[in-house]
Amino acid sequence: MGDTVQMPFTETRPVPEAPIEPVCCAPASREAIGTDEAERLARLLKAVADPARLRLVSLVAAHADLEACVCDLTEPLGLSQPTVSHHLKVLVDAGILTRDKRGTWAYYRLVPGALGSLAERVLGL
Amino acid sequence: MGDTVQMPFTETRPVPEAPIEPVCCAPASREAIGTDEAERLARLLKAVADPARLRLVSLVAAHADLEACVCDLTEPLGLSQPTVSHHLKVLVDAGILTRDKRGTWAYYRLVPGALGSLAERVLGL
DNA sequence: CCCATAAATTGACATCCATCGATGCAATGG
DNA sequence: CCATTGCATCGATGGATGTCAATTTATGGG
Repeated sequence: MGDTVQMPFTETRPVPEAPIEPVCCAPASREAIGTDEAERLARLLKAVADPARLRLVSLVAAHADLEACVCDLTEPLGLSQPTVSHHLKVLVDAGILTRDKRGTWAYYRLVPGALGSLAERVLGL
Repeated sequence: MGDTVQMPFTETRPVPEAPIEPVCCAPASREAIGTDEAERLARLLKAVADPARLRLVSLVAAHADLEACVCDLTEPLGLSQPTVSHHLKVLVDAGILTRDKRGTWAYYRLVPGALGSLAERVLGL
């Protein structure tokens, strides 16, 4: 601990705007997003970062009255009914779809602003 | 095989616009996205659907000259250097970041239109 | 030359996740 | 009251994924 050794090396890297900085890290000019915000956003993105779920969202949005039941979605997706129900649950839990059970059927519907700009621009809905 | 049994049940569901439909599935009014398009989009979304990678993108965008090396990102992320390098590789492979090695350091930079509306609107960059 | 530093790669590990078959449960019609 | 249909849940399973320690590779300085 009582070493009198000077800093062994510590190369200086050419910092573009602030040439006084002794070490690597130049300071950020703006604020980056926090960990909690990142986790919240990641949860939403994970919900749609799947081919089956993207197609589900698109299929529901493309359907006649903007709603669809599981039996409407199983065949065009080419997946088993339990798998489709699983994906729908993920989307509902993420706040992207709503579930409305009427009689024997369960109708799924898009939550209007849930996907933000994603739906209108990226997905072209 | 030679059964003469009639259709056993086949309940009719109230279809909102087309009351003639005999079975469940009402036709889609618009086209849904295809499987290949869904997979392509899902790959891009998977790349950012992670808290660490979201913060990496945000940190790079918030940095002084809009570029940053690994040593700039390891500490604020609180992850090991190999893990940060791994996430950066995922982002580069997805076409979201570019890697430019100058000397000992590797500088990462945002690809302008890669995230589409995601960057400007959802991430607030 | 050898060493120090930056970063990528490797290997291992734990966890998550997409998928399916089987089962359970609710509602509806006969 | 039973059979059928739509849908959710359970259990299992194979594959992807996030993380780290250890190692390797590249670069530059003494």
